[in-house]
Amino acid sequence: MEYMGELEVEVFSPLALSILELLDERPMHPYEMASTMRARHHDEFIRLNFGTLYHTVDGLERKGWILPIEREKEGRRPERTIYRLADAGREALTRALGELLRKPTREYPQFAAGLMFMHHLAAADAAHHLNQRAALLDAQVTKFEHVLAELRRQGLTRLALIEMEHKIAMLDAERKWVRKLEQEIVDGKLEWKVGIDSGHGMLRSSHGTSAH
Amino acid sequence: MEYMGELEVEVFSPLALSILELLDERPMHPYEMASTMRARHHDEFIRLNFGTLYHTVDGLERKGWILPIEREKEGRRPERTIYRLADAGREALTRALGELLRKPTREYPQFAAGLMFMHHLAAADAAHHLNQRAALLDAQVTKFEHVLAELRRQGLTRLALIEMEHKIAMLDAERKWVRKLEQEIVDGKLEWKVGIDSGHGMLRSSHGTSAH
DNA sequence: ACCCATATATTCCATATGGAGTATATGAGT
DNA sequence: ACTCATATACTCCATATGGAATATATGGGT
Repeated sequence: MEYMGELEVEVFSPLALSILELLDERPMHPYEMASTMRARHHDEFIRLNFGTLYHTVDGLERKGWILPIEREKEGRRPERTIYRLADAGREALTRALGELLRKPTREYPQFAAGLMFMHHLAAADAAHHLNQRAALLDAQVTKFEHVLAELRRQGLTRLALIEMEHKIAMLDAERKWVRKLEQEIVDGKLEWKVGIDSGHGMLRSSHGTSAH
Repeated sequence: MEYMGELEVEVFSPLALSILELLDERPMHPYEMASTMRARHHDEFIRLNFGTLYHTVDGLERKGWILPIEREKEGRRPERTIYRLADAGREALTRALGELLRKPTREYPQFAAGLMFMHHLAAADAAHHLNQRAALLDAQVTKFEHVLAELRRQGLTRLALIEMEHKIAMLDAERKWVRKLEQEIVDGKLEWKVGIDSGHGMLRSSHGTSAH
């Protein structure tokens, strides 16, 4: 069973979506896209760096979703290419947006990996780490709430900032879950053993009886 | 201001942590690590593929955290290298685990990108997408709850499966948030405009009056 | 007039990632 | 006995990603 043909897997990275969205507003060159994204705090939610940006722009051009309309050369500065959104790109944007909203994608949060192997630590150490995490999550929630309030004051509507509300809600949910787990450990309600054959040795505690 | 020197940035990928954890249990060759991770459903939480696995193992060996102890050659099958955990690796494992548990890392969930540009769609379309998302999240929660129940029945403790509880809690939190947002849109409580200068054109609705 | 920090605009390159490819062994079915 | 799917155990390569490097322009201070 051989693979052949060019079935263009129709994958949209969040960055590609962002590019299409910016060009829907007005024609731009890549550097301006980056500046605009930063000005709008969009780089908090979408991974942004120059290598990937220019590469993604090239890809979108090859698909015919965006078109170069101008190669400006002000003075002797580096030449810049201004792109505009093609009709096909506008359709792609709508489709991509629908998919991102509809389909939950598998994500791999780092914290899950920490939890998976938490049993390697002594219960008291684990509880201590979780306590610190909850505090840091608290600080993040506060920070985002301030940013959100400030942007609302500048006249942006809830709709324009809905991803911030989502971020805050998710951070808060994790914070609550972490606090609850910490409490269960401290209270000894979470039995500190793994069961069946997984007889891993427990790693030594970071504080306390390390001498032997 | 030049950069020089070799400041080994002490970065642990979740996969590296997983490798150290497996070797803490017993010596293994990389292929067996992959099989074991799959058998334990760890690949649901940690990105796993062969290219990265072998590459990461090499990196850990270069750091002196794991050591090759045997190069078996059964029959004429491909030679396999069995590794064991070094003392330095055991320490690295404890450190990495602590960091993962303590420090929230910046993640870039795809859904955030969808939300950021949701205002490009008609309110009714957006609500429809969110409704579908909530249903899919529901299905995922149910699936994970079944897997969790099955593994508990096999004798694994809560501690050994705590990452599943976390996953379920996070999916559930998102599901509730999505349902609430959907309701606000349907009820017209979420004002459908973005404010200030961001006058983006609204894309056409996927169903309904597309003729003009 | 000159210096330097910052902004503008992109290119380049080393490394990371994902997945297909290679090669042999095993076991189930006909 | 023979075939074929699957398991074992990597290796290779194309593409993606992140960030440094390059090169010029601008504006404020001395």
